[in-house]
Amino acid sequence: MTHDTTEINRRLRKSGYRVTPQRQLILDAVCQLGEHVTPETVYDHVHRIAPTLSRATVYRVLHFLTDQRILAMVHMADGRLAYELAGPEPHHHLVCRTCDSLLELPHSVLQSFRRAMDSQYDFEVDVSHVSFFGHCTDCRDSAGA
Amino acid sequence: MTHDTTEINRRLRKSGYRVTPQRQLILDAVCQLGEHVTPETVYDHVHRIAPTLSRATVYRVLHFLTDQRILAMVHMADGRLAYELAGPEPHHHLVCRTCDSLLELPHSVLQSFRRAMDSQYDFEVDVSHVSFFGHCTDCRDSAGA
DNA sequence: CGTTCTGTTGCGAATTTTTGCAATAAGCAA
DNA sequence: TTGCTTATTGCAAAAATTCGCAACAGAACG
Repeated sequence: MTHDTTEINRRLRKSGYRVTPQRQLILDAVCQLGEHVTPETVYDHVHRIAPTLSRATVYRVLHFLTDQRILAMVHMADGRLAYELAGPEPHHHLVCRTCDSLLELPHSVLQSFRRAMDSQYDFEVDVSHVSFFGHCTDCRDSAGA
Repeated sequence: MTHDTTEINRRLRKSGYRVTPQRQLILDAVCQLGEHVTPETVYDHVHRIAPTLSRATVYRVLHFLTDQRILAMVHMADGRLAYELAGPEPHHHLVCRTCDSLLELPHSVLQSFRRAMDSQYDFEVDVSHVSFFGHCTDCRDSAGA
């Protein structure tokens, strides 16, 4: 239910990369841990299973899997990074700068924008995940004028 | 030419914050240093002028000025943060994940999107700066199918 | 002026993230 | 299976970022 490791592995190998137990462990962890997983959370999780797996590897693999479009980077309000599985049905976030809440946006809302960027700037916007910052219903009032 | 410190200072004081030499120094530095200024660059710059000004203060002031909408956070391709003056005429970036290049977008391209978020989700998207990640003309070819 | 109140800073320590390099182990072909 | 090639890991050190707390310094008021 989590994800199809087989397919991903094949894809990686085909590109000349290697499928290591560390990578599998880390990918599994991200999938299990949910939507906005921090490197530290991943480390805690996998380190329990594989005590020799280092922090450096967690960071490196997270970057790597993001480059491979298997994971998506999520910018949190405080500027820190989190990750999540870049599923076939991408979604996006509205991040409130005041209360740090996250609102999810359906994929469709960005489609027209994406097409526009493609045709006008010849830039392929990666919509596997985009975060917008701003203020939510509750906080825009208290922000004052 | 850089910016109107007077107006900003008045605004800060009005909100009950203080205008300290450190804050002025750091704000000036960001303005002078240009578009995508990293904390370290700011530190190098101000530390030359005020040797006791600490790194922690640089980070804190950068966060603070961002909260006050005086600066804007810029997400770089590698996930690191940079800052720039949140001018009256915002702009946005298309960041290439492959070559790290930056393409600037005029403010107008996001206006309709912003209105849509406002009416549909009652979320006020902060358009002082938004970064989109993806692949530029040159890199989308090499990325292959 | 002196006092008080509270926002800010500096310092050092803690945390988080990156990097260099030697050792390891996938993947592949024989 | 064996061995070769080189991508990947672990470790330890460096670099980047945050945090806690005591000292400092504006602002307001008497």
